[in-house]
Amino acid sequence: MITIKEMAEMLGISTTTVSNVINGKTSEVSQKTAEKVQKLLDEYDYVPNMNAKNLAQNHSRLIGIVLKRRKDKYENIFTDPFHGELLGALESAIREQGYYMMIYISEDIEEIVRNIVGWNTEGLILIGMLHDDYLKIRSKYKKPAVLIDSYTPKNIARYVNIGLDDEEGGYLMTKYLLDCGHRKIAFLADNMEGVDYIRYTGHQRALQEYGLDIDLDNLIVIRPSKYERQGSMEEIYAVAHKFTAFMCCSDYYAVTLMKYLKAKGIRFPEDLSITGFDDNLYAQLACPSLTTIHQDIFQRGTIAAEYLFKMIDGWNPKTTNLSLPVRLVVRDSVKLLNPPEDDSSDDSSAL
Amino acid sequence: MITIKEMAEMLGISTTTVSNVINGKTSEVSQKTAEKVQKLLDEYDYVPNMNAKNLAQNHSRLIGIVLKRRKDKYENIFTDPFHGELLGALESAIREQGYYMMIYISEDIEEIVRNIVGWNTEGLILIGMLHDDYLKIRSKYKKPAVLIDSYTPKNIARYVNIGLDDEEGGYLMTKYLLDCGHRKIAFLADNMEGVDYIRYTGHQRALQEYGLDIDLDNLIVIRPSKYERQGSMEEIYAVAHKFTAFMCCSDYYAVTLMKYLKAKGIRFPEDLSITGFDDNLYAQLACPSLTTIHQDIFQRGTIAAEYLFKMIDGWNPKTTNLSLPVRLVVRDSVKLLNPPEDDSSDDSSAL
DNA sequence: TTGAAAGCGCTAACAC
DNA sequence: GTGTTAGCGCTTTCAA
Repeated sequence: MITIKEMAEMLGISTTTVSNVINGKTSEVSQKTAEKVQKLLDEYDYVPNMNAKNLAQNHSRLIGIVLKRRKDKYENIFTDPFHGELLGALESAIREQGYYMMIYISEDIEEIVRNIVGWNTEGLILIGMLHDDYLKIRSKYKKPAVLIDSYTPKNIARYVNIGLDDEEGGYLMTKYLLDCGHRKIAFLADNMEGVDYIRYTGHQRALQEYGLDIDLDNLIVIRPSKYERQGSMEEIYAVAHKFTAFMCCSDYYAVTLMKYLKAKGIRFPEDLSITGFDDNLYAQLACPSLTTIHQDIFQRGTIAAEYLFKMIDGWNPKTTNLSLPVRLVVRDSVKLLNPPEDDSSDDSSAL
Repeated sequence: MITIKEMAEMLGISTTTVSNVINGKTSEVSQKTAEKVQKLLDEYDYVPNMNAKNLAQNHSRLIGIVLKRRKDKYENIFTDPFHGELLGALESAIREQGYYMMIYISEDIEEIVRNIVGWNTEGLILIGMLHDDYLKIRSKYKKPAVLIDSYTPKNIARYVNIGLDDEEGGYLMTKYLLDCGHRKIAFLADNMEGVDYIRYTGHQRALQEYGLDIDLDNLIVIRPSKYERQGSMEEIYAVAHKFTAFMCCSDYYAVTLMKYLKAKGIRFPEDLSITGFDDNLYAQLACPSLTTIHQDIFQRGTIAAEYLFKMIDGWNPKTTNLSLPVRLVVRDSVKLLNPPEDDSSDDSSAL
């Protein structure tokens, strides 16, 4: 690794001059010296030392992606295609801007914060963050940050959230199930704080529109760690006979659950209808293919990055809570119990 | 962000002392000063500046994951569950060691090399790398590196590859198809340089064992970019009637292809048998569920990280080419054409 | 157009 | 035990 200083010495010129031609400040340096320097640069494959550069300029060109590992959740968070797709979108957007991506995952939010500020991270994308964690990060980290899939119910901090119309998603799906004649619908969530809760409010709205009561027994909260998932599944199996439809908060859960219950002898959709949320490849591949709510994840990542870079450029947005559109995708996992009451406006079609 | 210098001034002591207590060198500093310093540390939430630290110590605590984006391949590489799972395994192994993970993706290997050396990356995990690219990296980067899924046919450079017994995988699957009575088997790969080629040699071995000729028309190379995939699929559809079985080099391709061909009216496995490779969640969810070759991806990531950290610790391995075991997983995507010739030893069972 | 010099925040050799 | 000092590789004022 050759350094600026070494090259300056070889050429008998100053480091300033070398630095100037490296950084393309052509007006500061004569044609002739520029060429001499450029020649050395090429010859020795000079690569600037990022640490030195960052230290001198007090920046880092680092964008942090923070994912809080919930110990009750994924053992491997990248396994979920939602995160995979999102990451891909973010990665390319970040690299396009000449920035670098660093991923921070931990159960311990303090550790995450330490790493973020230690690396002098210039911007943050916070995924699936709960309100308290957001505040913790915000109290130590003042640079731009964009949320994805985070609900911050209290109106304390300024924030930008690239969200989804989750309420509408919950509503659309519930309405569809009701239209299909289902009345005993279980709602399966994996927490009641984040997006799942909002989807649940949409669920409630549809029920109310139908003049139906909200029965809390119909709300099933999955405990999704590998070990506990098994336990959850057994519990769910035990009550499955009480319902005609399972409405799940993600394709992943729907598909996993379906696999488990199939092995127990339950047939889909003959014995039980099931729906997902996200519309990823799983939904298309499952048997039966899954009726679900579609969202465009790649777009979300792209938009989040766009906002972040505008903020890094100095733009100061007011609190914004984007609700990207969702749509119902009807496939084969819901059984028609009664003809729909009305000729409902579901013109959605299988992808 | 408070600095060591500032704290030293506040306490009227030297930066060395502060640095010593930060780094737990308790023997170098008196109980009393240590406490004073610790108090300030806590009070101001001191976090060391990584760039400064790295510069001073000439290290980085960075492990680079390099993925060469092939412009003819994935538009979003993380979408493939293989990469997702691998990344998850690597991430946790890396963080456990107190290192940080940086992902380098590009079509341009020169750019990747620049970033790697610019960040002073201390170790590399190279995924699915071709031989030439490996040499290019190696010519500029001398620190530890571990390959995953890379075949370096020429015996030039020392290397460590955490591979799979791909030959055996190709063999097992082909033998199984032959045992099931298939004679017109298409082999679908997406390149003929890396692991797919080795799998193909296993395929050939099985054919030879059966005294069958190798017909190059049976080798179909998929061009997998989004746009071209469609084209490839049409071509494949056009020749599908010539075969009784499609042997694919990944579950992903198998499942995608199956979806396309189903839409064209082909029934699986009645009209056409199909097999995968990897045994990820797709294989289990597909309809029919996929007969495939199982590999343990998480284990691979863990082992790769283990090797890398041992090398960083100074261990100097000789060239090693691990072949992690594979096994056949029989599910429902292969039709039995004739009774097997012998009572073959497939005691593999659906997962 | 060029260069000297200070500084980014931290570490480490060495002297006290 | 503690402090002085130089230095990691680069940028950046400011003066020449």
